[in-house]
Amino acid sequence: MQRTGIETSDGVFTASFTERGLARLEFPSNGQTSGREIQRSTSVLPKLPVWQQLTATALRQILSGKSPTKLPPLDLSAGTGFQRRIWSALQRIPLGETKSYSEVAAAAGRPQAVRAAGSACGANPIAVLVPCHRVLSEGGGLGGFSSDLRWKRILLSREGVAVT
DNA sequence: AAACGGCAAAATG
DNA sequence: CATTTTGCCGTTT
Repeated sequence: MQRTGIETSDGVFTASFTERGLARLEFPSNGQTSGREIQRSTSVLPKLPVWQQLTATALRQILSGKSPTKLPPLDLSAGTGFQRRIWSALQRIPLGETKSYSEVAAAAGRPQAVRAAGSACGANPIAVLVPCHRVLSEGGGLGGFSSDLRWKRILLSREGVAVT
């Protein structure tokens, strides 16, 4: 697992890669805009440079309200069966649109598991690229967020989504 | 086995 | 209406 920092206009995101692809993408932790790259372990991930670049580009595109043209391979093998169902359902939500937790649950084939769907979203390891922020509460009101709710707002507003 | 969520619909006042 | 209760379900302890 290799971790690297990814600089954006909103701070430095932290990405973790496995041999399968991008496994984790975290929001800038301390509002620390000082961007020093973190290098760890000298293991060989030949595609790392490519993936890193793809991630960076995709990330910046979304942050600027554009649909990403290309995504790096995502490694979601860490999640449970259910979680992965949810996460893949999330990826099918186009930029600028939103779904309710119930809809996501249904899309994942567990119409009943509304609440569990919420937890699964919170467990999503790849922020932004896996749009957990496009899931709102039933009424269209902003729901919760395990990371800063602020990010949820920011991302949505960048995508031109209004919340009540 | 029990508690805990990024929820939602029904019941209550 | 604004609140509280009551189901539901996959994780986590």
